[in-house]
Amino acid sequence: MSDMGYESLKLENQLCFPLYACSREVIKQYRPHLDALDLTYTQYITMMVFWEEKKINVKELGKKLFLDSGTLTPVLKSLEKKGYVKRYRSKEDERVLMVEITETGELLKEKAVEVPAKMAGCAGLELAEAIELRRLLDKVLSGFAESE
Amino acid sequence: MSDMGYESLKLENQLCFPLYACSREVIKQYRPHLDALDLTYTQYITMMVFWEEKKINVKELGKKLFLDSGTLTPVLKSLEKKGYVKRYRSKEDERVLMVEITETGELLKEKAVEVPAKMAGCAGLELAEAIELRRLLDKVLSGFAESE
DNA sequence: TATAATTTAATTGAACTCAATTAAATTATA
DNA sequence: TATAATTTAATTGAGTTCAATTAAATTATA
Repeated sequence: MSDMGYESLKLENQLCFPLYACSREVIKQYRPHLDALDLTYTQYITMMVFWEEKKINVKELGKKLFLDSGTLTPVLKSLEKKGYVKRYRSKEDERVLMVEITETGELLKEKAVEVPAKMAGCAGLELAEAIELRRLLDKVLSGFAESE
Repeated sequence: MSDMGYESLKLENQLCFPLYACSREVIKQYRPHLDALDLTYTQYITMMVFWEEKKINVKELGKKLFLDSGTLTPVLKSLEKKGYVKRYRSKEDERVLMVEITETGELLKEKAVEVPAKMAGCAGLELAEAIELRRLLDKVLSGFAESE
């Protein structure tokens, strides 16, 4: 009983730690599949946005990915260098940087579509569990989205 | 229907992405509390191990935190510089680096114990949901632990 | 016992993450 | 309209994160 005051400091009692560890371990599983596309995980989720949206500015992209320009600027420059996106300032508002997928970027989608299939089941959860995990994560994230 | 083949590439259908975003957002919530202790999140979870174990080598520490020496070496050097741990080679096996908490490191525990209390509820989940989330994350992590 | 294989940390290099600052453009206000 | 405040990305610097390599120590094998 004398040590009860520190129970809350035990790794096994944390919620954030398994979240953090889990996130990194799952991303590691992506690597061999993404290497084939010459994409890092961050570049991959960025391309996912472009495969859905075609065109978006840095601020909106940041909201979707929970990333700021400090992270996105080098990622977008790298994707531009690979020829997957174009970057240009908005005519209406020069502060805004528009980013648009290229034809090459669209073509990459054909190869990328195999990645989710290859990753399926890597989490080792039943479908119902995966859905519940997704729901819980969305609930946590929506709480943060509110306080912005 | 023509676009169904790409459903799996939509951000909203991913499991890894919310895991990754959630992990970073929760860690961000820690920052103001950890700033008061002059610890980063990585340094904090590392200290958590020492508050439980007192002494551990780099390899065992890495297993607990899912981190390798490339990450841990600079973290441990930084914690040593702050005076929270001591590093020394094992007498039995010179390859093994032992790391041990100092008296100063033990004292930090008194301040750190307030952190979990301050973070409680930040996830915005019911207790039962938090427990279920924890269970699901552990299940995913245990799947990875097997394949090592 | 010599040599080979393995183990352990450290190092290196590329990329990410984020807080804080900067600079340019735009909008609001005096 | 001038000036102030705000917005948007880029930059900077510190700290991870990780794959790959290196070096030293230990263990296994010829």
